Amino acid sequence: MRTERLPTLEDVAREAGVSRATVSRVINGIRNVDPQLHEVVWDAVGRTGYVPNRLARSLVTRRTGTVALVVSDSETHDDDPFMGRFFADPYFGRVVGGLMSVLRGQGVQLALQIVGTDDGRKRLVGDLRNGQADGAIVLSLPAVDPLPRMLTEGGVPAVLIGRPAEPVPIDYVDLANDTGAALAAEHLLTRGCQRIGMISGPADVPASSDRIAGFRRSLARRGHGWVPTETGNFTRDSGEIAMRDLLAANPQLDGVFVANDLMALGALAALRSAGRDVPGDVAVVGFDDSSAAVAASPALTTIRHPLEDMAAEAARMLLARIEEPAMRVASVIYEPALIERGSA
Amino acid sequence: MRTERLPTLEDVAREAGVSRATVSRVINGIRNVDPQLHEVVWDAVGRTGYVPNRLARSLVTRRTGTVALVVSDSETHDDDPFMGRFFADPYFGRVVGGLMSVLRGQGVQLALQIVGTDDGRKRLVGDLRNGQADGAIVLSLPAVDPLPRMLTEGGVPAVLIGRPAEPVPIDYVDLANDTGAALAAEHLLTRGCQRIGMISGPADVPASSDRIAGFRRSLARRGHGWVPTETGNFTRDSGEIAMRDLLAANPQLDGVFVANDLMALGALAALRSAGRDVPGDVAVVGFDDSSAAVAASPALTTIRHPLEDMAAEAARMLLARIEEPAMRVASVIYEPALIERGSA
DNA sequence: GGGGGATTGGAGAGCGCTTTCCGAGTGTTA
DNA sequence: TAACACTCGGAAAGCGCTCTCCAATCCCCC
Repeated sequence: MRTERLPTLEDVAREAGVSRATVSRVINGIRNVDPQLHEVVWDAVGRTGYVPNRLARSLVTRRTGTVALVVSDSETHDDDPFMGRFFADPYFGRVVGGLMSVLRGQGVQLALQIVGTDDGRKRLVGDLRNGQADGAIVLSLPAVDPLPRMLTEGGVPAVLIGRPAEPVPIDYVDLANDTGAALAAEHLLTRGCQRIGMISGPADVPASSDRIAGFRRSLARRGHGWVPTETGNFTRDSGEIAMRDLLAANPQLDGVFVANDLMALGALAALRSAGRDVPGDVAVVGFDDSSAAVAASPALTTIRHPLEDMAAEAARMLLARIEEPAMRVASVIYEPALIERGSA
Repeated sequence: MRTERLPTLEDVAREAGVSRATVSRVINGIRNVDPQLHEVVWDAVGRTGYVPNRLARSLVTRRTGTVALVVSDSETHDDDPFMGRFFADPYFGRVVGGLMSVLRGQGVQLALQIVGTDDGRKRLVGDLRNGQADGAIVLSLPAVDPLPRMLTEGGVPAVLIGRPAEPVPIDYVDLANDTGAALAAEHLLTRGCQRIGMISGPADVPASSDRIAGFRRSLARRGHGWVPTETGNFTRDSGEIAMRDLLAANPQLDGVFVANDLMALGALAALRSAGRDVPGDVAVVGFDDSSAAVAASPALTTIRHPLEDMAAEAARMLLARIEEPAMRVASVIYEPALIERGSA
């Protein structure tokens, strides 16, 4: 039962016949302790089954051994189904996996925090400043999010995954989204596509606008100054609708770049029901190389996003920043790669 | 910068001209405080920008407002790629989403803990007993895992997702895996399948053995006493291999139940390259109704697993148990449903 | 043999908060 | 007016730990 008192440092000290301070030193591996006492103390620890109380320790050391994974959302409704979608998406899991691969080895824990309101953000920053966690990895979803700035101003060590929408002196890792989109453009061109369209994500989120810009720029360089575009919201269904619209407006379309795999899945469905063969009639290139890409049929040609590596790097950067808060603000940009499968 | 001291209760008290105790009472909404003082105190809180320090509070209240999500794994290698797979799988995300849907409303945080070794488990239980978190939601992966028992013996409030492999007096939520598998059997039979096979998961994990048992039992009742079976490990590739083997040994196969969608994806690929039409030649039923099921082609007929609801219920159960540790041990079993799509 | 330096263990002051215990003030009744 | 019950705010004792001082011990060198 929870009720029985757990042994404390005091108990161990009594058992070992030394002072609390000595036990603390032994446990934390500080020298200046007679090897003989050392052994006596460890014996006592074993006998009492002592486990240090992290809370109490953190209170004085100002270190928790925890980093927060903050998902910053712009809450529409409180029971917004979006969050459910977000977690079910492999994106979230891949980030967690990447973070854990680094954190775990360092004995650092991950605490999940979701904030949807400005009030929530304020409380979060307050808690972090109070040493709730040593730092934060931030997944910022809204197009414009005050959180990154709040964090830096609060002096909270933090690393963003994905560049901030507005310039803020904060560490981040990101993907060269524009290069990735350019890769898609090159590929469609190389395949001989003449009428190329695009299904983009919301124009105000950085990852999305970078993909739009990269794709257009690359195409413009090869003489395609005009790219018919429909906008989706990164869900499967929005991709299906966008594809239908795009096709209606541009019946001769023979190639399309879809800004993520989930929407590409929808696009595939729309093309199928429009009787177009993929890649025969229309070539499709996705983005992310998510598990959906392999499951699709035809399997999606897509742009690989080394999300696990990026998250791992973010974790390393955060750990470094925690260690050395004055470090220069840094960013690491990853290069995407084209993965050729069946759809283009 | 992190260095500047944050306002403490003491500072607020000084600012308001009252004692620490009074401020504490006001903040925690305890009556017995003059409404006038009440206001004075909140003013002072606002002026100083005070945020209570959770750590310090937890130390004395023995409540953290945090629950741990424990993933208990049987570590093969330390840099086991399995964990990466696990997180990328929608399973993990769906659980997190379900938990958060309940926890978030209660202002409870989720701390992710991964343990792979017995030593890690011991440390974890010690930390939990010390009040690192108020309770734990446990995802137990290994076939036989000492953790559930350790948790109950340590008096740590905990709820398992998926029944324990060996009987332990611990709360859990689970899916009626056997019923789900029976549903799959019925469906294949109803379709008129005569030669039915199965691709199962590892026989020693409960979810898997329940599916095997449910499927066999249901089929046996309808005269199919023998079900050719291949075993996979829940990954796509293992499903592909298993399907190939199953087909080689049973060329006349016309129906197969695959114990999860991921393996079913592999099975589909194997069938395709063997030149079998799905569902024309061979009908395929998956399990989980994961996002992969929709992406597959043909889309998978599968067994729906209300994982989000289960996780949400687990969260509620845990919260209840934390509130009332002496409560009777409970379990909640969810009923699966057949989702008919293209593959069967 | 005595003084200086190095080494080691212990006492105790907090970290920021909650909460019990008391005393002081207020109102009510005889 | 005195006695009593009640309400409300403050002093202070911890929660379990770390770490700075400081005292005690030991060794070496002159």
